Amino acid sequence: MPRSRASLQVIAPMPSAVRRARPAAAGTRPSAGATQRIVESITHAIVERRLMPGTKLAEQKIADIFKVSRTLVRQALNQLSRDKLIVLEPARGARVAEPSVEEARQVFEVRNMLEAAMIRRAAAELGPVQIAELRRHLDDERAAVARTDVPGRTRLLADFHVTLARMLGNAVLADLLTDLVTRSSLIALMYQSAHSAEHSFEEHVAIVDALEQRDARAAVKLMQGHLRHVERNLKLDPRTPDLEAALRGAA
Amino acid sequence: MPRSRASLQVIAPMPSAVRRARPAAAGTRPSAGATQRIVESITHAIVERRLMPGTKLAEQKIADIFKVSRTLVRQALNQLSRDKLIVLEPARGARVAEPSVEEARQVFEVRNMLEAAMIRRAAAELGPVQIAELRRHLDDERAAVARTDVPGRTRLLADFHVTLARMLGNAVLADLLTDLVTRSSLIALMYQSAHSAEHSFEEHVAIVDALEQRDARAAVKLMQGHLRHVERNLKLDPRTPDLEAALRGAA
DNA sequence: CGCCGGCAAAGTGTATACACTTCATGCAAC
DNA sequence: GTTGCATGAAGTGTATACACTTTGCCGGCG
Repeated sequence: MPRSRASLQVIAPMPSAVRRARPAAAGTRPSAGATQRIVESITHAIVERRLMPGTKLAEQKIADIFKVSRTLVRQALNQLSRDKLIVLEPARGARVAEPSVEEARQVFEVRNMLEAAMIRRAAAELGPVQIAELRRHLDDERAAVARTDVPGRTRLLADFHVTLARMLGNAVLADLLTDLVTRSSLIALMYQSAHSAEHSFEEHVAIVDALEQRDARAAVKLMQGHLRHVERNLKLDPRTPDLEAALRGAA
Repeated sequence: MPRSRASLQVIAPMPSAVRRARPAAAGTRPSAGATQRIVESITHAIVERRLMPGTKLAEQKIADIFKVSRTLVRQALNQLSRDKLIVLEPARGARVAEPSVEEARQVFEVRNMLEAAMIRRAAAELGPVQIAELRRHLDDERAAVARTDVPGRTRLLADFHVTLARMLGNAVLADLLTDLVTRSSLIALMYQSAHSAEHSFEEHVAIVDALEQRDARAAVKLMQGHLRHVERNLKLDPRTPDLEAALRGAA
């Protein structure tokens, strides 16, 4: 059982290894999840745009905030680094990642590969019970979009994809997709996605409709279209494409 | 640039974040890669069967062996844990992972999803230069198989898949696949794969042939067949299917 | 004879100390 | 006025210390 995520976490699906749960021994335990708490807090902060890309993350400052030692902060930063949410440079510390255009392209390409195959299986295997659960999820999405709950809708729109993965009973797939979706959130935020939440929501509805009719072909098409739309709406043209390129022009 | 792996590493493709390289400042530097060295050593030891599944990994012992403090060992163990090569239990320490049958199934299912899509792209995009490189790789495989170099052929047979991924210029895909392939190695070793190296090698050759002819359909079929064969040849039936199941029968 | 409780050894979890690198400020020389 | 170097503050990298958990063992008690 590769880490069964507690559930759809607080805000972002949040990536990476959640430590075992266990009945809970009170002793040293309360802080056993301390590292995880820090990881989650920073993840949320990044996805909710309270920490902008490039922001320096000094270990001691974070340690003071969470009232723990740098040891735990370092562990948390290492995890975040592996999730690609932050970048660690030796002896220079950690900064919130600034995914490149190329990286964005690659992430979406992989998502396309994985999710196309996933949705094909889903069309074949999901029954009325799962469809109903997806409908409930869509209700939540609709509500969040309606009340313009930005952090909430961001999380729900992302969770849609992870929920699908989990329904197939493949935890490995679900974990992989969780990471990719989280990275996508950072990318979307960095490149100021012009893709409206409404549009994404409607595409999700269409996908579930196709699943309900067990129309695999349509579902795949819709999912690929959805991902393409999201990627296409990233504003990755006019911005600092690259420092080098920018300076080359000026020189 | 999400971590450009130095190259096809010493033995196993080895998963996870390789720290930045940098010109190298001699000072505190030599040990900066110390954590990584430990990760690689243990990874190799696991894939080469020197560390069997279930083996306890005590921090102090490892620290003594590598002549470093437990601090660095803990960092390494955390990385390995994220790669699923070891399992960490709170306050109980680390053991070499014993992937379940179900986990094996899931890993291969995901590989099937990813690699089918990957090989399709490869058939469309790879040119003569890349085909030639693949041929060279196949030569290495053939040689390793011929001289029954078990660790070497294990690595090369696994690297074939990662090499393909890397050729598509998608580092995200390559990294993902590296992790999956490494996990597959542990699984294969744990379930005493009956799949002969010769067979795998021949299937690799057939795949490259199909790629050379740009026959996407055939390449996909061959790759899926290959993965299915590898999985099918795992001896996952007669062994402890599950402790619960075993005890339920006895009670 | 077997079960329970406590004690000691081993080992993990976290904090802290210290070495060394990086970066910025300011002074001196040109 | 600008370049270059020295100095010091800030921050990371690793080691070590100590608290607490787990576990195996032994003796007492039922």
